[in-house]
Amino acid sequence: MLDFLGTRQRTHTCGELRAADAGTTVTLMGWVNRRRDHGNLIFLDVRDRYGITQIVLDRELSPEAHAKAEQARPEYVVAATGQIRLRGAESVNPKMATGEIEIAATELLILNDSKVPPFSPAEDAIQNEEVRLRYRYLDLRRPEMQRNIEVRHKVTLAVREYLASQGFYEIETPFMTRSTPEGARDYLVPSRVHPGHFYALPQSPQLFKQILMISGLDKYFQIARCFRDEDLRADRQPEFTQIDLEMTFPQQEDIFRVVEGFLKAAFEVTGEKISTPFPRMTYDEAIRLYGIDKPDLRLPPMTDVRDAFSAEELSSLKIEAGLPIIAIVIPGQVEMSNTQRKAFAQEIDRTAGPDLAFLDLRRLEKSPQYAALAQRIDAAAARNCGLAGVEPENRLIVLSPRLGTTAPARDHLWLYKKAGQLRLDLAKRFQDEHGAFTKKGTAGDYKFLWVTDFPFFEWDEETRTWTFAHHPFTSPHEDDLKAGRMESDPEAVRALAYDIVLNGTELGSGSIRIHRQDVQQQIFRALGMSDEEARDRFGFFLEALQYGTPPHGGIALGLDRLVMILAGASSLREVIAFPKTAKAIDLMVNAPTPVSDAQLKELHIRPVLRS
RNA sequence: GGGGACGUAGUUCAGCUGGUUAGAACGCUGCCCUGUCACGGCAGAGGUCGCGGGUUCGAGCCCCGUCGUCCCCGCCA
Repeated sequence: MLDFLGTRQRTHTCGELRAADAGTTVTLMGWVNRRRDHGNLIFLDVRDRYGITQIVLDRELSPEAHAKAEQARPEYVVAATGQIRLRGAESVNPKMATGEIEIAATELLILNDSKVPPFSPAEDAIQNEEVRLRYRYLDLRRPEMQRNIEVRHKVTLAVREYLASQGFYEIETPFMTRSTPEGARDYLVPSRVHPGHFYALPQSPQLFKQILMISGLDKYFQIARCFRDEDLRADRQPEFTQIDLEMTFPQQEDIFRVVEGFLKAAFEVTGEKISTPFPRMTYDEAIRLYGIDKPDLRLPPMTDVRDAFSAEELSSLKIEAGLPIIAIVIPGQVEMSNTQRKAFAQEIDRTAGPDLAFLDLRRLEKSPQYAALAQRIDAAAARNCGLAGVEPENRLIVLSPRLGTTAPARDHLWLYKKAGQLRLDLAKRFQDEHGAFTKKGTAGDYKFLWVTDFPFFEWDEETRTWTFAHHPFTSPHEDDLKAGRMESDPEAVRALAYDIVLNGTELGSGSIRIHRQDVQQQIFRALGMSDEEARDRFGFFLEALQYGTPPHGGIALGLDRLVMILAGASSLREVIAFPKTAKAIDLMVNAPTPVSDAQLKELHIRPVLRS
């Protein structure tokens, strides 16, 4: 038999009462976290968003309330009224924030009952994500998830407040729009009124925010939902949220300052410290030192130790001369056993192919012929890493190009990227040993980095053409334009594009945009796009460019990824209230679904199902 | 599109070389218990071994297919 609430009101939350409140009569409401039945004495832990408070039901104090508690079960919703009582010295629970007190209930109402839940919100997360997602409301009751949602809320709020204080307007842009050229697949929305026509959900508000700059709104931001119909990963959802901003007349550094400002605010509000400004690094440096365009600075860079080798050593070790020999430093006690070293050498063969070899430094050290070389490698690596000296506990992994190596590996970029991948694999495998990924509660936990000067063009092997590396509204370096490199040397053209990287995760990406119609046309032509084609795809935007477009630029940061890192989570699903599975399915509402023929007919759609 | 891991009670898992009636813990139900806080004690219920097919005297276990969840590559800022 359920009770009616009547006019009762919650006086306090389940997380706020302390010893100083003893003696007050209060009413708490919440979910039964656990029940401990001692017969004539029953303890109920009642939970809400704010915490857990112990309610005591004593048959002597109130037989009615005690009888109610006998019926109560986990996840029942109850209202308890009674006096706050100090617990005896032996029964204080130091593990609970409210552990010094308890409520001696004189009234207990069961406001609602609950089926036996498939898993208990009182316990840690269960393994089975399918069940967690299907019963998301139960999963979200878990304190850990409530904390993640809280972090997300606080970060969003801090970003809003900071950007507003800097003069940014929050402006909404349409969800139902036309395809913008971000390069991903669109989610489409059929039009009922226009048979055969479709809206597209925005992959980002890119062109709208540029038009807002053309509109003279000067500084724009939005916590914007974006949609991309691509395959998912732990850090990729089909709909995700970006902190999107754009400003008029900026230098690159102006944008960096704004981002550093709101990130500092966002981290502060969640109790974390970071130091600004963030270091900057060009794309070329990042590739050379880390073999990737999103370096994780928590571990030392790779170093080229080829100078440590003599010509004789190169030839006797069957190493191709004139190519980088890359040393990867893994700090800490990460000595590999013989078995591990062999397995690792095999792994390199498998992942990098026959062009890269694993140079076993331990074996070199022991061989009379190469002991001196091993020491020189150590020294060179230490020097290049800026380490004080050769630290015996730092293990070096040395990768060398094999003699007679094939064409792709002669490209330094290829070598750097392979080595960078191995560096990350090793970092992950030995994370317990080096401990660099463990949070220490200092500003060093969060290694931010600006990566600048991305190449403007990217070679597309498939189509054998140059394609844009960012998006086609990114401005090239003015110097490269002046020097006429667009035509003469496309590979050397740098984009005024930049990424912000946090602990090896790409957090965001932005650029200074093209504001001149003639430059924009030049870019389209360089990409092999006819004027007609350009007008067809971006006509409205090209037209807008002709009406006094100011220089402008901006950036977009992945809010979900940011919160994921702040929450220490390993998947976006932990920081999104209602996420989708790897197959883009919502297991709670069961979406997507087929729709009725009538609905399809109205939308002028006939599905073509593959058999 | 490709590769990998997993799928046994509500949950987490065990299940030998293919062999009788598929087990444990937690949870759940009933009874007992006035100081617990992962309460405790006694008793009990609970299984389409993801699904379909095959091999076999016999399949949770082997084979083929399929579905689902997760991770990675491709793809995607």
